[in-house]
Amino acid sequence: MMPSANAVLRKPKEIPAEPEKRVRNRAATEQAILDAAKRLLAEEGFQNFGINAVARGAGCDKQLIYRYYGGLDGLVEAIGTNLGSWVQDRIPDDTGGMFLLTYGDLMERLALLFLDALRADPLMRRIVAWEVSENTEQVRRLSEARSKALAGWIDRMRGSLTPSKGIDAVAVNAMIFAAVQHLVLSAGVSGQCAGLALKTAKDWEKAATALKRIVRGVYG
Amino acid sequence: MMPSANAVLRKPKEIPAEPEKRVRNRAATEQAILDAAKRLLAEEGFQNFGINAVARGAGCDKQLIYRYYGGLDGLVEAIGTNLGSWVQDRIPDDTGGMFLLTYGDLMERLALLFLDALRADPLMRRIVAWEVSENTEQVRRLSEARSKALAGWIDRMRGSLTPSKGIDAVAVNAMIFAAVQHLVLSAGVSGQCAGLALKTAKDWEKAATALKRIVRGVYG
DNA sequence: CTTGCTATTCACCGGCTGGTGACAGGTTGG
DNA sequence: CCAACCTGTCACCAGCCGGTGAATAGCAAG
Repeated sequence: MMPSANAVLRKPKEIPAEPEKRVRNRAATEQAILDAAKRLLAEEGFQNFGINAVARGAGCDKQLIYRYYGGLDGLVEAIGTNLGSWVQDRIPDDTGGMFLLTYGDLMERLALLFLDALRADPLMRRIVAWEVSENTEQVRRLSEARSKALAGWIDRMRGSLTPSKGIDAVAVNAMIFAAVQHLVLSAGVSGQCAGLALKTAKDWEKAATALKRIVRGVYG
Repeated sequence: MMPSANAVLRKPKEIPAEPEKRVRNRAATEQAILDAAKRLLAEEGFQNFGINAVARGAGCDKQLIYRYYGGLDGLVEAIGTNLGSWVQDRIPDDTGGMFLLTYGDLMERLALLFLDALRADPLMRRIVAWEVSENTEQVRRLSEARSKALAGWIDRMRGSLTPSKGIDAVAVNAMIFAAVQHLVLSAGVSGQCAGLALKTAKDWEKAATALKRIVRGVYG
């Protein structure tokens, strides 16, 4: 190597117009990167989600993302891990003072809680949209973390309640949760779903009523 | 301008190893471009969908896409127009020899038909995924074309059947179609949805049964 | 102060993207 | 014959992307 030869190619140091100093603090930087990544994903979606964009958003060099998270994959995985606490943060464990006497009571409450939680969390919506759009390792892991947390929560709520015999609860519940997810995703993007407007609080009441009716229709 | 100066910069003409001639046929080329675009979107998804990729897929220069379709936007719009016939192609207009006596009969049949049609059409799935992932002008127009065609079909099937009073059919149907769409999308990407496996024919029978139960639960 | 470690930044690479202007060659009509 | 037109191709541009090697700046111990 000829460092002197390289030195000629390097641009001379500019006069630093902004002598602002970033504090040297790895933990804080790691957090800033993670926050920037989550914010970016929530606000811009997965389309323009990349190393450069995250680094720009975090106000640091992308090299640090490679160093601290091992690249975008690691960062996404960190988001997934961080997401494990989503259910706990967003959805109450208790029954909110209600008595859940039947499986129908339970599922109605779960469906409505899930609807509201998803509606309130743009990051989660983007991740769900990502899940149905791509099938990379990244997304699979994210999806896994999400579904695991959700399943755990449902199990915890269920207690000893069981559906009526003869009903394939797994399949029916999959349909119900699928309905909620698509409804909220579609609303988040276009403000409506299959001809049903989903903008005002009143619109959402209609949706909630329909959801209740569906759940009750199946589980009584 | 100095053409001679430019000429020096141009690479000299290579010996043409492949004297294959593309037929000079605008209509055929336009069709090839449209086909390539649909194929690409169906197979690769909207993520890597771009001018260069389509041109590569169609085996022609991207300039022709600008010339004939006015860019990607125009091409997408052409796909949308082309899509208007989706319903007619994929879903029968008649009742398949069944007697649809009640609104419940109708919705059960519609839901199942829609499920199968979506399952059989990867392009449509990609478009639906696109719809919930982005909110650009492109996608909006595509989405509009799709929903318009679908609404027309439903209306045609409905005839004079009406739901029971006191039921918000628009909201309930939106939930049902949302459920079908998310279920099929999720299955297409990961082979399952909310813990319900969706790979074998038997899996899909379960899903269909659950769907029927939900529809019947609401509409009787 | 010097040495060494760590956090942070910088400069650069190859590759791909969307977009454009110029050119080549066949076809048609005067 | 030439001129005008149409189809198709090419070379090139600026800009962004992910990725990497090396320089730099601050802190701490010797």
